[in-house]
Amino acid sequence: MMCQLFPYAEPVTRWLEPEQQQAWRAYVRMQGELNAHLSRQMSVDSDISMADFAVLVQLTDTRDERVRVLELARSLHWEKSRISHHVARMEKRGLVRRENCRSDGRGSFVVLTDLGRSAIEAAAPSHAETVRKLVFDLLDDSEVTALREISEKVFTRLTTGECAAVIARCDADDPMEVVPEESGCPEA
Amino acid sequence: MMCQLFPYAEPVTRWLEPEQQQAWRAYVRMQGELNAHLSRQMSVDSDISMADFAVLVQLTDTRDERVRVLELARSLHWEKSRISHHVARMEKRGLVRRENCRSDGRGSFVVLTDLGRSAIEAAAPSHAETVRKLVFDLLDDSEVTALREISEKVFTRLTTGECAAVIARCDADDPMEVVPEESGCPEA
DNA sequence: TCGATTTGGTTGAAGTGTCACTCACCCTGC
DNA sequence: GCAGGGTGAGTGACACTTCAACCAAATCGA
Repeated sequence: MMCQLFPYAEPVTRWLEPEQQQAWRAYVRMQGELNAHLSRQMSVDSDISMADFAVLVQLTDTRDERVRVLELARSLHWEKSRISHHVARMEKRGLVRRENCRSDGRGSFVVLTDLGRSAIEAAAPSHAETVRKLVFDLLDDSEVTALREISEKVFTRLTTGECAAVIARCDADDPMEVVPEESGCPEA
Repeated sequence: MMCQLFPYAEPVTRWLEPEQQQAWRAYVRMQGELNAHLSRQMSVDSDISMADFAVLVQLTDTRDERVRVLELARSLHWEKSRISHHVARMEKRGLVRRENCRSDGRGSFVVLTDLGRSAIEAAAPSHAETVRKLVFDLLDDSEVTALREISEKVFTRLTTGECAAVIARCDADDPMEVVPEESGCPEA
């Protein structure tokens, strides 16, 4: 049975063209393995997870190395409770610390610690190297372009129109109101 | 600030070519949103998760509608403990049941129940529809081909050579033997 | 100005995935 | 036949994600 490796066997793909089937199954498989491999590699090379890394990148990316919690949520496209939990765990490990916001009594900042900085400095190069080795070393220029274009198309589709309504949960906790077609990072 | 939505801001991408940076960030963003959307949609349209769906597809894909646990793990590229936990949960919900294997006292089968069958029959069409709408309706033939080729290249890289060593954990529980003197996917 | 609503953020519980470990059974060489 | 190792599977602890509920500070509206 041909080393059939993944979820999408028949029922689904029946309603896709054969070429689409193949492409979809290849994509799903690849994407799963790639995610798994990157996470694994990250926690082998350094002592942080991909999620930690994402948070740390946002922090180092700001002069001042401090970001408001909700801004973090928005730029990472995470739910605020996820940020909250995750920051709590990272704080426990000393990678970041919280500070409360003087100008807004509700708010608080997430601040990079020295440990956090050295963690990401240790992790970043090998992560980039991994990405190069697993992806870009294999692709020629036209493929890189195609990857970007495909990704952008799909992403735009996801964050536009009705799809955006659901995503908008991230910004507004009241999905009912959102339905029309704004909110949720309307491109341009 | 240009709706900057995702993890890979600067530090990482510094060591990739600018075009590669853009492509990578676009891909990561897209892939995250797409996964999230597909899961969400699946659990809205039907009462199962993507993981449930994957398992059910494997089952319906077999005449007899029963599969050995380890075969399931291998075809889904999941760890066997993940399968074990997940099947336990699905069993609790009545989607599948376990049966032990007569010919091998250690083994056991996962068997599709009627409830499981109707669950996947309900879920599959709208899932396919979603995939079409979010992906393939946006892509022309050459893009579909490119998607497949890129995915296959990367997947092959991931499952070949040293990278495969890590993945092999899935098949062999003894990682020690697999590590000549590097580990961590040393190029070439 | 005061109540209602919104906003920024936390918390707890439940579902999921991973790791390390265990257990039972199979198979081989002696 | 039986000791040793391999293999199929389950388990418990812990990390992570989501959902719903909550709280307190801020803001809006009459």
